[in-house]
Amino acid sequence: MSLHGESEVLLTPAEVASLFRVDPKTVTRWAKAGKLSSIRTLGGHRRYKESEVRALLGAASEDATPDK
Amino acid sequence: MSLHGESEVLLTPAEVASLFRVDPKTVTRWAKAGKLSSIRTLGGHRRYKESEVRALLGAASEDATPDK
DNA sequence: TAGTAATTGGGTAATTAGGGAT
DNA sequence: TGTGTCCTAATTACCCAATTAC
Repeated sequence: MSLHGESEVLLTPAEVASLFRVDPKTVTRWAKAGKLSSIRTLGGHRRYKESEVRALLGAASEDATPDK
Repeated sequence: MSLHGESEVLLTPAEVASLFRVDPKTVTRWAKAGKLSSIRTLGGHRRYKESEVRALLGAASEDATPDK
């Protein structure tokens, strides 16, 4: 493992909000509620792991079977 | 700030309902019935794929077969 | 250093989910 | 069978001003 570690891609609140089609502030609430892990910048702004976000997005609960 | 890769454009229940001229509750029923796939926010609200909605809207079939 | 966009808080409206009766 | 409506609780969206990112 390098010093840089695994290149963990981080997303901004606006990017996560765009993916879920919600308000950025809603993403903040998810982080506060512990539903989504967040990393803090030194200034206090939140960043989110892309892998985690993608995983949650992929968990599209569908009643129907896509059949594909 | 383009995120890489494919990102689905999602629609809110109200938007889908407006497009179909139905009550949002009806859209929810379609999702529960498996007629429409849905993605859930972490709070449980549904989001719908625009591409799928557009496809359904464009699938204007008629009672009288337009011989095509 | 300055300038613009984004994020952070709180507060308060607006939507949505879910069940049930029609 | 399908849709619109009523109800309550939960979730989300928009408002502001101050701080942070780049």
